[in-house]
Amino acid sequence: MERRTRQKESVYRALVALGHPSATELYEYVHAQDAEISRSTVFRVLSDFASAGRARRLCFTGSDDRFDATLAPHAHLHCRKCGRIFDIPMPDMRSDGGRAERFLIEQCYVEFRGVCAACQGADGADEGF
Amino acid sequence: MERRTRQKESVYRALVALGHPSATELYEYVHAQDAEISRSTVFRVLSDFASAGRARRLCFTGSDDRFDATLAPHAHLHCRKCGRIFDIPMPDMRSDGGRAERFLIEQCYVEFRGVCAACQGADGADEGF
DNA sequence: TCCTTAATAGGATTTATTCTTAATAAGATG
DNA sequence: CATCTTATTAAGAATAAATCCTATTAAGGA
Repeated sequence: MERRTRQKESVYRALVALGHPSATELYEYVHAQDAEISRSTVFRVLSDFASAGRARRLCFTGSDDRFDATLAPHAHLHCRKCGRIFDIPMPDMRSDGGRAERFLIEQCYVEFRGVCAACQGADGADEGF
Repeated sequence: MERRTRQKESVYRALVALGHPSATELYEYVHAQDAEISRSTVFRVLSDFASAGRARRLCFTGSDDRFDATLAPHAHLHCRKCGRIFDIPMPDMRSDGGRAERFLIEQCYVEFRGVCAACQGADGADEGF
């Protein structure tokens, strides 16, 4: 059975508060409030959230992995100067491609995740993501 | 002045031949043919290619950074079981979303890269990407 | 309250990537 | 062609994100 712990709740609250933190950023934020929490716990809990579908693990070029508690479909604007990440809800993205944020788009990176033709037929266990 | 070296040419040829290799995969491939090439050279040359716009650095969840010599706009299908990566040219992507590859899409990850509103006005040097 | 075991703390470990430095070689110049 | 400058490389040390290990703690059912 999954247990509800102080650490998990701190991590989840921090994730919502911070937006798209890396594990290390989130650790420092949480650790400032609760010096007892350990680094490995933060990494493990974030991975567990991602596996359980309670958060998404993001992978941006040139930065550590980041985590996002927003599950609704949306895209990201990633500034190559300051590194900040902005959300665009899908409807807005479709209509104006981020122009509302006055973001200068230089590259568009699209990744579909799923299961390829060969693996759909495979018998192996579905190890999740 | 940029010099044309045996190492750079080996790395570029391997990049085209392998598709979307990680730096380590590419190193092993190149090293099998030329035992003199060093790991740090492969990492540096790939980064230089990415900076110069001769290749793109890809960042997939759950794998090392990968490199792609295909500069034409295209998206990627990333299988979470076998980890393989398939290209979809943009026109095909628009019309059938990868259905031609019989790929089961579970998630769509979109990242726009560029410069945010605040950084567009900044005086700081443009450090590239 | 007791008991089972999921979860954690803390630190060691792993591993992709970057950094450092002496040596090498591309290619410009005389 | 020989020489010289310096971009580039080889080799391995250094860095840091992320994982792994294990004794200990505590959630929550009985």
